[in-house]
Amino acid sequence: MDVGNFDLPRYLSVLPLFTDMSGAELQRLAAGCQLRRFGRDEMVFRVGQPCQEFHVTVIGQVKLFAISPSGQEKVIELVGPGNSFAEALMFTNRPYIINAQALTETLLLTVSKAVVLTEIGQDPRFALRMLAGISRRLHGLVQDVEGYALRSGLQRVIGYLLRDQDMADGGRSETITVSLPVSKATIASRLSLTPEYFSRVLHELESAELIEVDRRDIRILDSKRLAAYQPRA
Amino acid sequence: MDVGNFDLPRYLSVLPLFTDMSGAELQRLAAGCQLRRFGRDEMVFRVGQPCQEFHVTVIGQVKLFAISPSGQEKVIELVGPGNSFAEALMFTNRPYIINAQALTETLLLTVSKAVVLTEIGQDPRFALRMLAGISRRLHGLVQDVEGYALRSGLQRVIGYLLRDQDMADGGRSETITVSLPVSKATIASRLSLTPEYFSRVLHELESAELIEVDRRDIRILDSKRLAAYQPRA
DNA sequence: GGGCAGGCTTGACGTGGCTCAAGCATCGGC
DNA sequence: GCCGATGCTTGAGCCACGTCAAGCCTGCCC
Repeated sequence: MDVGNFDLPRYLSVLPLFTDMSGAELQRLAAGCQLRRFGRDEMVFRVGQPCQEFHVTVIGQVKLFAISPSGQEKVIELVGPGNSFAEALMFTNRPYIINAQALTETLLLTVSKAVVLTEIGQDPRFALRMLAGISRRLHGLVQDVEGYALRSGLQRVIGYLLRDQDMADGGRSETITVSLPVSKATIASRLSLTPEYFSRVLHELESAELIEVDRRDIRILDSKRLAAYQPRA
Repeated sequence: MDVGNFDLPRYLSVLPLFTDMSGAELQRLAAGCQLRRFGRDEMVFRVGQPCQEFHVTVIGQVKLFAISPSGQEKVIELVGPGNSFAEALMFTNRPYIINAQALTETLLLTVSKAVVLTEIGQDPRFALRMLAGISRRLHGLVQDVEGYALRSGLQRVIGYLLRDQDMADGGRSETITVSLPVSKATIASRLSLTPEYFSRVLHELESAELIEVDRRDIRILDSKRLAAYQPRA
């Protein structure tokens, strides 16, 4: 992971949040950013710490999670390359309400609150993009809540495996491979399941010949049938 | 519910979202608003409809909810007087992803997307307030997700009953009364419980002499003990 | 290549919360 | 003042999912 000559303005311009920005604006932004490397399991921030910035995962995987009084952990979100997190916290003037931890060697771009506020004052289109970004996140959380309340564990797993498939075309029979970006236990927590139960669900799908599991690679044999699957009565 | 001479600009100025706005701005905003009355059980909007506005509950109660393929319903949020909803949807340019329904006679203030976008272009401070509002909502949803995953049904009920108590002072022994704004079944769904189980939980708390239930009024006898309560082993 | 650690699976068992089906109270309408 | 609708409670039984405790791979390090 060589970071020496990382072209910050250029990288910024690729992010959805910063498209259409002028060179000067990108320069200003870049000035308020820093690149930081995190080792596996290193904490990015913790509940209660003041929030003066938001973050973009450039390389690696970051886990956002909560911890119960009894020490149990719930993964709220996994953030991979090109995605940002903790934008919303900046605007509430409150400390972080969740924890963030690198799951692998990770390169993080940190954007200071100050430069974001300046840019919002300068360019309403930037404010709109910020609003759109946070709204999309909220949208996603609403769907998570729906899923936790209305769908069984099995259905949530299926939904996760098919999250990037559009289902529109008739190409049902082509087999796609989904590679889990992190450990199964982490995915399980993201889906609000125990690792044990997640394992059993995968095996059920496997013995129904809908998927094949090889370590972290899951081959989806028939998306259409998988989407429609219900356990035998 | 007399609406005839409702002073719209004045009412707007009271909402957190629109504080510090000049008379002229308030006039502009008011022009893009409409007041509407809804009868009990009347739908405000449904999943899939295009979203061209956001809403403020002036009087009454609105239920935001999702429905599963099998018809089961999950209440995502209850919105009472002075609170707004569906702001986030405006910025994603997507149709509504949840349903909204009036639970009682309700007076709703509807603010058009157009006037909001104009105002954001005009005043960055307004954009910031919009961001803060949506961020607070996101914050709340994150806490809900945490609660669903990490707390038992009993704990969620206790949390709901104590949501407005600050717990800081030593005034533990004073009894407060919480009045449920809507039916118990609706609250139960909000907490992701069945009505039956919600009823049993309330009875458990009652027989532990922590609360007294009289229809929709719940008297909290000892907040401190209630907050610390755990069922007997 | 041996051994240990982390990640995953497997089995046996337990349980929180859901379902189904009655019963009961309250209230508004005629 | 009765009558149905609506909302709530209660009991009995059940199941999806969790817990606990071994066991088993697969690297990886010496």
